[in-house]
Amino acid sequence: MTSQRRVVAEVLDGEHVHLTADEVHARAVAKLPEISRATVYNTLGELVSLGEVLEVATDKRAKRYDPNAHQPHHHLVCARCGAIRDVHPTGNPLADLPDSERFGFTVSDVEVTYRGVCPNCAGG
Amino acid sequence: MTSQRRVVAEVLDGEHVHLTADEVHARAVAKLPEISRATVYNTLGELVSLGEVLEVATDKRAKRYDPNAHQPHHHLVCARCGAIRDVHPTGNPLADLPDSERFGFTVSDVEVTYRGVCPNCAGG
DNA sequence: GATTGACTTGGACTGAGTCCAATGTAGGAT
DNA sequence: ATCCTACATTGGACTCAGTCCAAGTCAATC
Ligand SMILES: [Mn+2]
Ligand SMILES: [Mn+2]
Ligand SMILES: [Zn+2]
Ligand SMILES: [Zn+2]
Repeated sequence: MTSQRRVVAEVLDGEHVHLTADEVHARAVAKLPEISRATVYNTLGELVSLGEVLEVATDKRAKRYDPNAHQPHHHLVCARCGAIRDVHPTGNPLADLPDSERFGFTVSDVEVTYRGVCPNCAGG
Repeated sequence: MTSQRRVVAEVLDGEHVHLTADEVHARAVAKLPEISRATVYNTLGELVSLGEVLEVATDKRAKRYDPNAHQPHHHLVCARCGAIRDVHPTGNPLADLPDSERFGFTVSDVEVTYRGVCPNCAGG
């Protein structure tokens, strides 16, 4: 456990955020000025491998890193500003995929992304 | 309607494929050797705007272009080889997101991506 | 045949991410 | 306390997907 890794973990800890790697880097630099982008990517990759952090690809640009890995959840994304909320739909979408629609796959996971417009962007 | 656009439309027509822009370009070049990448991107963008083609981001690399835009469906992706199948789960995931989980958003769309291992990759 | 505006082209450019050789360092061994 | 070594970190070059743009082409109209 190096100071670099500790700083990356601290950045992700606490709030339920969905930061890009560069946002993580910017916040890490605030605490440890010389930390490099490469180390942030390495550490994020390790956290993902350990299952401590999830990668989410809600927009089609940068991946986002989600520290809320232990409570299964899905995402609601604003199509205008990109805001992301964790959501917990009822029902189990895996159960909604009949065998006849599995084509012999062993299905292990499902990601659900809701899209819409957030109250801010709706100009309420 | 130029010959370039016609060729891009032809590449996407027919089978239910999920090609990347560069794969579309490669197949287009086979029919019209001098067609440029820029034109393929332009044409794909227009088809997407017109609602004739969908962009899907099942893997975290290149976007894929899906000509099956008129029948709503979701995707089942092999985590090993990237194979993509169209699937039609039962139930409506929008109905599974209660108002209390909408946070004031106007939710208009939902994407479901199932992940697993295809029969080929399972080494059956 | 000239004009014109839309379409196409190639190449430069960007953003996100990966890779790598060189350097630094934590912490166990002596 | 010092030395060693395996591992972590660094910066920069590189890749890949995609965007942008100025210049060139082309087809339709006049
Ligand atoms: Mn989340
Ligand atoms: Mn499809
Ligand atoms: Zn918004
Ligand atoms: Zn497979």
